[in-house]
Parts: sequence; structure tokens; C-alpha cells
Amino acid sequence: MSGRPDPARATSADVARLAGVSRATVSFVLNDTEPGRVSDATRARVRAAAEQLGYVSNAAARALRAGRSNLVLMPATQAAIGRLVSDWLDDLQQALHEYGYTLVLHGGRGAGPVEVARAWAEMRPAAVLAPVPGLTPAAVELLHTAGVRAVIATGGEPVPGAHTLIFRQEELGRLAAAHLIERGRRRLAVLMPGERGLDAFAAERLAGVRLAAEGQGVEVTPVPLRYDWDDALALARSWPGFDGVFGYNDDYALLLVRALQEVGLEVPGAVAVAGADDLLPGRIARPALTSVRIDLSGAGELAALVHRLIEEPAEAGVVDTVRMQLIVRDST
Amino acid sequence: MSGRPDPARATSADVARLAGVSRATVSFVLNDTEPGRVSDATRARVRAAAEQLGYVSNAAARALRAGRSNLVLMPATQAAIGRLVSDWLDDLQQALHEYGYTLVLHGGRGAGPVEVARAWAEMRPAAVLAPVPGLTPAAVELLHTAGVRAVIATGGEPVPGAHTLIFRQEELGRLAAAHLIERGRRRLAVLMPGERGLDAFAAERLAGVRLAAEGQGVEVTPVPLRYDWDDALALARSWPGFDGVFGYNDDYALLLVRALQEVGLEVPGAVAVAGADDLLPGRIARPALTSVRIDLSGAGELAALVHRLIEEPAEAGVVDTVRMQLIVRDST
DNA sequence: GTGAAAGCGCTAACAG
DNA sequence: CTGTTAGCGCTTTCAC
Repeated sequence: MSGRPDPARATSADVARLAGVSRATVSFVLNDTEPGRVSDATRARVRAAAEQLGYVSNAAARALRAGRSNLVLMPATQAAIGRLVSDWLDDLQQALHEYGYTLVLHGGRGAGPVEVARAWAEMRPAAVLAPVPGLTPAAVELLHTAGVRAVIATGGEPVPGAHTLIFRQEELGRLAAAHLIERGRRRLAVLMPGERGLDAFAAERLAGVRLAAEGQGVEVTPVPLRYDWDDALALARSWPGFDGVFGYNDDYALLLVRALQEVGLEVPGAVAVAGADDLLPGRIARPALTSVRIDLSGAGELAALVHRLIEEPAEAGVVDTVRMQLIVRDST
Repeated sequence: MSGRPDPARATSADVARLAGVSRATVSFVLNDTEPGRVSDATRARVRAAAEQLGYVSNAAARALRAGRSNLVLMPATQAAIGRLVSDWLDDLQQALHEYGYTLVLHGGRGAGPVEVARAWAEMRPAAVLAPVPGLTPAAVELLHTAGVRAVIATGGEPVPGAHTLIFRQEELGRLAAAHLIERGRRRLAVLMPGERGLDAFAAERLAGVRLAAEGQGVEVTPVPLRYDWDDALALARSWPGFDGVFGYNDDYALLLVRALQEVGLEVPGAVAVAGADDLLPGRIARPALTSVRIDLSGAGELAALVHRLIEEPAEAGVVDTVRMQLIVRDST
């Protein structure tokens, strides 16, 4: 029982017919291209006709004609990372909008990086912005071949063929671990979240901890932890005597802190715990959580970079904007 | 406009040429339509040619041809709401993918609902899924006129012209407030977050609290609170003697609890506080936070509904899947 | 100041 | 079993 008949979706040809002009004129008027070309009277007629018909332009047709869409794609998993990131995304979206682009979070969950990249490439986005683990050289190659102008990776190491926004996940681990070691901790645990999409970041942060520990006579152990109270409690109950913890981020760190407290292990007395992201819950926790602050400002600059790369594709380059800073509080 | 020659993006015509077949055959092979129509040998040749050229189909062309895209659009602001929602989105994305749809979080920040709806309509999505405040009747009308098959609203009241997924924000407030009142609280505060995108929800939740308070001799006061420690502290310092609080959600509730504790106001002794969402931080807080649990299960069912509505548009209907449940803990 | 017309890449009748 | 072909709606050159 198809409820409503497909209403005749108005096309620019319909608008042209109603306004008594050609489709070309409609295009000129509605896009404000070639300013003084169409007379004011005609413009008004066209506008009125479009209004009357409820005309909405067809992005697919425009994209087909232009050879690319005005979409800027990011993986949606990014959004799930936390408040820090989602607030920043909002700024980025705003900034891109001012250049005429539409930020789209694409939930491309596929078998592997290349499958995901293919799904993205099909949309012929103007730009793709993604963390390194997803942008393998093959994926970058595929995107370029499909005509994506700007491929921007965020990660620790420059990605061949792509512009890279350096964001050293390792640095998070390194800063926190160096601090823990300086505080005299010698048996470090690194929480490894089991949650989707986080494993790649966790591995890099762990590498940073290892870097800081190197040659210091410090033992580093990755410890899996799901974001789940029972899991945390089980871990705390069979605590293997680590005296320092880097908690992946504030969420996981706080979870562990509470579990340790629950089983009578003092923080920071028995165990010092540091997180990352410097979010509000950590700041107001007791003890207040030592954390690594990530300065994700510069959404405007990033939007400008994206625009520049789209306009004139350049050789792969490297931009370094993300600043990090250790914030020492009571948990270490 | 383009400064450099675009790399030769392979089209289906290129694949056809290389494989020595027609474009139609390429289409049949790569889409697996009409099985048994093309010989195995030809299929293999086509596949090899596509592979060799790095062929990626063009979604815009397909959408233009099909009259609609395979996109399911949601406002991206939804993603920023919290872990509860973003986890659920991940499930939804997965479920939709199995039907061949692509979930896209669209950061359409525009002047008003109609402008945003227009931006969505341009993409000719198969379906749009959005909370009621954004889907005014005019916006729904616009989407339908543009040919969007399934328009699904989530909110407390059925939206004319759209399928509505009933999600009574008020119920959150009502459940929490009824509980507070039962506990003997008579001067209730309702936290009203100032953050972007949350005000509409906050207003509905407040309405729910008012509903519960009606005729009970209970005073209800909306209290603005930004998600910010200083703001919370200032509020706590000049606490106007409320004895019960509904905190919008767990995040804001926890923030206030900490601020109240900081200024020596006992929770729940002096002030009882309830939140919503039943997230982990509230469960492990001290005192553990009373909350309203929202059961957002059914991503699979929703995906099925979306698919059904796209396949055969039906009269606007109402679906009621979201269950809510008060979880009483120590903070009240 | 305005219109005609050529495609962009794809799918699906229809012909062979 | 495979090919030919007609558009989907839009922009933009070129001609009037």
C-alpha cells in the first residue's frame, strides 16, 4: 500500500518552464554565478517559480557534473571517542560549511581499510580526513585514483601520498609514563581498551609508554580492560602489584581508580594513575586525575587547509598543530 | 578551475573497453544483478579489468540514475550527546549496512529547520532520521516533496506526515521527579544545560518534571548550568535551598553532586540528585547516582523499519520502542 | 540578456 | 548470452 504517490519532484527544467526561461538561466540565477548576466525581473521570476514548486537542487546531479561532491568525509568512529572530539568536530563542521563543504561522518565499517576507502571513494568526496590506522598506503592510493583531491591523515607518522596532520598518540603515553617514572614508579600498567575502534590508538599510546620506560629499569605491561565495572573490579581484585598506570584516557583511568579504591588500594599511595584528554570528570574526581591535555584547537585552520588542498592539490606535506601538555593533579 | 589534469579516473566504460564488453555487461557483473546472464568467463574478464584499472563506481551517477541515494541521514549533533547514543549509532550503522544503506551523520547547522531540511533534501537520501525539534511540519513536507521516502522523527509527539519513534523525553523528567517527590522532596531544581543542541531536550524533560509535580505542592525551578566546574561551583555556593534535583543527565547530575559536596552540602542528605542515561560514571560514583535508564536497544528493528518504509512508503505511523526505567541508587 | 545542447557515469529496457 | 541506447538533473560553453 504505497501511501503517497511520488510527488513530482521539481527539477530545474520545471522551474525554467514555469518561469518561462531556459534551464541555463535557472542555474545562473539560483547559484548566483555570473552576477550581472540575468535581468532583475527574470531573476525574480525564477526565484518565485522555484519557491512555488518547492524546488530543491539535486546534489547527485551536481556532483556528477562537477566530477566531485562537496562532501568532506570522516570516519564516524571518531565521534564516539568522546566529548573532546565531538565538540571539536562541531567547530570543524562549522568552519568547513563556510567554505561550502559539508562534513559527513561516514560509518564505513568494512572488512579492511581498502574496503572502507572504496566505500568512501564511491561518494567522490572533495576530501577525506581520517586517522592513520585506516589510511594505509593502498587506501590512500585508491582514494587518489578515484579523484579525491585532499586526503588528510591524522597520526604519528607521515603517510605516503597523504597530507599528514601530526598527532602523536605515542606522545600521550610518553608524557604520562615519564611523569610516573619520575614519581618513582617502576612497574607500569597500560590499560588497553577492548572497545571498538580504540585498539589502534591504544597500541600507539602503549608504544609511547615503552619509549619512556626504555633503559630506566621499568617494567611495562599492557592490561586489557573493557569499559565495564565488573571487568575493572576483577582486575583490581587480582591486582598484580603495578605501582603506576597509564589509563588510555580519563574514562578508563577513572574507572580503574574507582575499582582500586573499592578493593582498598590507595591512589596515588599504592598506585599512581594518569589519564589523557583532560576532561571534566577527571578534574573533579577525588583524587583529581593527572592527565595529558590535548589541544584540539585550530578547527578553522584545518578547514582552511582542507580548502586549499582541494583547490590546488599539492605534494603530500606535514602539518603539526596538535599540542599536548601534562597536567599534574592528585592521582599521581 | 582545475589547475592540474585529474588523474584518469576509470569509469565503467573504461572497464568495458578493457574487458572487451559493453557497459551494460559491466554493470550486470559488478552489481551481481541478473545472475546467470553473463558467462563465467566474461564475468572474470570484467572483474579483472575493474581490478586492474582500480575502478570505483560513482555513487553520484548511480544516485542520479536511481532517483535517490542509499544514504540514511541523521543530524550529527546526535553523536555528541554521549556514549549511550554513539554506541547505539554504531549498531544502527551496522544494521543499515546489511540492508545496503549507508548511515551518514550530517552536520547540517543552518539557520532553521527548513534550511537544514533543504540541505538534507539535496542529497536525496533514502531516509532521514531526526529528533522532533528539527522536523517541523514544513521540514517534513520539504523532505517528502524532494522525494525522501522515509522520514522518521524521534520525539514525544507524533509528527504529522512522518513516522514517529516515540521517545518521551518528558518521561525521563517525570520518572525522576516522581521518585524525588516520593522521597519527600518538595523544592525541585531541574538543571538546564546551556550546551549546543541540548536545550530542546532539556525543555521537554523539564515539562515532565512539572507534570509529576502538579498538584503535589511541589515547587519546580529550572536552573541553567553549563558543563563547567566553575559554573557548577558558583551554583552550589549560592544554593537556593532546593532539596531535590533532576540533573538533565548523569553528566550534569554528577557535576552538580561534586560541586554540592565541595561546599559541604550532603547528597542525598541535604539534596537528593537524580540523573538520566544510567551511564557507568554514575554507577560508580559515590554516592552512586540514581538515574533513569534508557533502553536504546532495537537498532536492528529500527533498521528493518527504515528499510520497509523505503521500500513501500506508508502512511505516517507511530512506533514505540524506547523503554525507560528508574534505577534507584544512593544519591536520592 | 537568453537559449540550445553537450555531456558527467550509470542502469535497464529492448534488440539482437 | 551480449550490445545499443535512452535518459536521470545539472552546469557551462557557445551561439544568438
